[in-house]
Amino acid sequence: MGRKRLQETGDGRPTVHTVAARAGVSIASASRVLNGVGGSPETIRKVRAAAAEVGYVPNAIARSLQSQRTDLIALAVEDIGNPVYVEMMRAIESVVAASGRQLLVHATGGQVANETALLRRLAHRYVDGMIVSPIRVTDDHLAALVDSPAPVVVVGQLGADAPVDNVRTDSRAGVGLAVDHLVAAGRQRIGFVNGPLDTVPGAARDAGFRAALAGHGIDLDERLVEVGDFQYVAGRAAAERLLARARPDALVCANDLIAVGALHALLAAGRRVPEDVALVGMDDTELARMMFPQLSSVSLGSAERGRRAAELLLQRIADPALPPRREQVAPHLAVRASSAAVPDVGPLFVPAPTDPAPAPRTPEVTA
Amino acid sequence: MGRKRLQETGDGRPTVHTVAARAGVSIASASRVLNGVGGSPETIRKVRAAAAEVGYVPNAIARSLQSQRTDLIALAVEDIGNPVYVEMMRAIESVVAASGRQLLVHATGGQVANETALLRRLAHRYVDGMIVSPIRVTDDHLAALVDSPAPVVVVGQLGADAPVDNVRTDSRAGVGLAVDHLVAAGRQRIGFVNGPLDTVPGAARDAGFRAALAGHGIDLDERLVEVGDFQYVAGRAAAERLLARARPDALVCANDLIAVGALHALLAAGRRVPEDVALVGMDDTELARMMFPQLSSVSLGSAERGRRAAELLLQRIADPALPPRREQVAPHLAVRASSAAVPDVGPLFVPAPTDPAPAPRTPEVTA
DNA sequence: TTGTACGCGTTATCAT
DNA sequence: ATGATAACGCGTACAA
Repeated sequence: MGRKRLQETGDGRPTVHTVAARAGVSIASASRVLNGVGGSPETIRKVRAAAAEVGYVPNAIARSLQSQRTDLIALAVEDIGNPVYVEMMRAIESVVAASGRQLLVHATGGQVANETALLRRLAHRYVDGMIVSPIRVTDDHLAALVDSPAPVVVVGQLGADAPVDNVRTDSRAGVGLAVDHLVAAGRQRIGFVNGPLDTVPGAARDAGFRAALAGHGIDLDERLVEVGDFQYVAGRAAAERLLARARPDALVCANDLIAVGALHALLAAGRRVPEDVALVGMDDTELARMMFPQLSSVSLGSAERGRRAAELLLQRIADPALPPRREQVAPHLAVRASSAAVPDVGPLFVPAPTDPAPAPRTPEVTA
Repeated sequence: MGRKRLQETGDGRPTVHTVAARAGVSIASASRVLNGVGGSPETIRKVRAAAAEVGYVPNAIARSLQSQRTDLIALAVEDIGNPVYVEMMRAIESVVAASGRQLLVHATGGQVANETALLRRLAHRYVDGMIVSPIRVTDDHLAALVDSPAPVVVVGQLGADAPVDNVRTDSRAGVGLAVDHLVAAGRQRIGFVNGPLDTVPGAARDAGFRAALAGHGIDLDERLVEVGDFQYVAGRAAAERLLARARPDALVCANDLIAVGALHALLAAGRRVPEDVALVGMDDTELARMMFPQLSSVSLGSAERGRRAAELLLQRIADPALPPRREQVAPHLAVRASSAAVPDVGPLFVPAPTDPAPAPRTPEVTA
C-alpha cells in the first residue's frame, strides 16, 4: 500500500532518491553534490560513495525537462549520402560534439513538405536547434523558417532579407570562376550540365553560367545546356543527351556527382579529357580528387559553411536575442588535370625507406 | 502570490493546462482527447478547437519522461564519411524513420575508449537503443557491450558466442571470392593492401587472404602484402610502397577507398589496369562504380546489414526479453572492368528523343 | 465520460 | 550547509 515514492526506477536503476537514502541525506543535498555545487566535505564524501556503490547515472530526460534543453542539434539535408553533405555533416558533427552536444540527422529528399514538417516538429522541443540546407524554397517554407519554434540556421541561399541566420556562398560567382578558367584556356564551346532549375542552387548556377558567358561576349548555344538532377545517374544521362546533339570542347557541371557522370559519358563516347573536352565540377568533394583524371572543381566551402553554421547556431542558442546574421563563404577554383595540363595523380608519397613501421616483414625491400 | 500553477510554459507556449482551461475541461480530459483515447463528442470538439486556437504542440521531453522512451536511435561508426558507413547509415535511417523514430549519429574515430564512453552514456537513457559497428574490440569493450544499459546491436564480427544481437558478414570468405576470381583469371602474383591488423576487419581479411592463397596452393610472397589504414591516402601510400618493391599482377584491397588509392598508385607507376595489374576492392560502394575503369569489388552487404541491424534493434526494443540473435549476410563479388574483360562504363542510357521534359529550349536538336 | 491527484527523475527555491 | 517542497509538462490510476 501507499509507500509514497519508490527509490528506484521501474526497471531497478538507481535515482537521486536511492543515492540520497543510501548516503543518509536529502535528495537536495544529493543533487547538489552530484552537480558539484555546495555540500560539506563529509556530505560530498558520503554522496559520492553512495552514488558509486549503486552505479548512479543521471537521467537525461528528467534533466532536460528541468533544464529545458536537450543538448541535441538536428541537421536536415536532402541526402546524407551526397559527398557534399557528408563533408558538411562531418564539420558540423565535430563542432557539435566539441560543445558537448549530439547530432541528429534527417534526410529530406529535397521535399519541401518534409522540411516544413521537420520545422513544425521543432515545437516538440526534442532538439535545441536545427541546421537545414534546403534546395527548394517556397513561400510558406520561408515563413516556417522565419517563425520557427526553435533556433534555426540555414545553409544556402535565402531571400535577400529573410530574418534568419544563414551562411551562404555565391554559387553564381562559382560557376563564373569555372567559365573564366575555361575561356582563358582557349575553350570555345562550353557546355553546362545542371541540376533541376526549380531548385535554388540549380537556378543560381544556371544564371551564373549565362552571365559568365555573356561577360566574355559568348553567345550561348542552348544545345550546350542540359538538365538532370544532382545525382550521378541523372547527371550522366543528361551529359549523354547533350553529347548526342552537340560538340562541346568543355563541360561545366553543377556538382561533382554530375561531373563524374559526365566524365563517364565522355569516356563512353570516346572523347579524351581534357584534350577533347575539359571538365570542371562543383563542390570540390574528395570525389573530385579520386577521379582519373582528377577533376577540376569549384569549391563552395561546404565544410567551412557547415562549421560556420554550427557556430552560429550555438551562439543563437546561447543568446536567442541576437539579430539575424548572414555569413558568406567565397567560392574558389581547384584546377586539376581534367581541365588543364597540370600534374595528375602523381606520386604523392615517396616510399619512406627509413620508416620501418608500416612495412613489417620486409627490411630488404628497397633494393 | 501563490497561484499554484501557470498555464503556459516559461516562454509563453501553450501546455495541456492552457488547452484544458480554454476548453473548460480538466487536463485529464484534454490529454485524453489529444491522445485520441476517450472523450465525449462534445469534449473532443471543444478540446480540439482549443488546441488549434492556441497552437498546442505536445512537449516531447515531458512525454518521454512519462513514457520512458525517447524514440531516438543512435548509430556509432568510425567515420561518417566513409562510403561504406554512408550506405549503412542511409539504410538504417530509412528503417528508423519509417518506425517514427529518429537517428543520432556518432563518429568514434575507431577508438575503443570513445565507444565504451558512448555505451556508458546509454545509461542516461537519451536514446532507446544503439547500433554500433566497432572495428576494434577489446575485452572490457565486449563486456560493456554485453551488459549495456540499453538495447544494442552490433554490426560486425564479435566473439563467437557473445550474447549480443549482431549482424555480421564473412569478410574472410569475401577475400576468398576475390582471390578465386583472380586465380581463375590466370593471375599469379596476387598482392594485398590491407587496413590495420589490430582491427577486426583487418585481421579477418588478412587471414582470409592467406587461407585463400593456400587453398590454391600458392606460396605467399610477403613482399606482396602491405598495410595502411582504411582511408584513401594511407591506402595509396601503402600501395606505392608495395609497388616499389614487388611486381604484382593483381591487387586485392581491403576496401574501396584503399582500392581507389591503389588504382592511383598503379596509374602513377604507369601500370595498366587490368592489363598489367587486375584490381579488386571491397565493400562495393558506389565509389567502385564511379571509377574508371570501374572497380570489381566484394560486396559485404553494408546496406543490408544496416537494415537488418535496425530491424533487430527495433524488435529488441519492443521485446527486451528476446534471446540474443545473430544474422549473417553473405558476401558476393561484383566483377567489373578493373579485373576482367567486361564492358566498362558503357552507354547506360540511350538518349530519349521522345521525352521532351529534360531538354526545354531545344526542339530542333535531334537532327 | 469526467476530474483529482500522483508519478516520471531532476534541479531550484526557500526557509531553516 | 541542509532539507522539504515546488516546479518542469505529460499521462494515467482511481474514484466519482
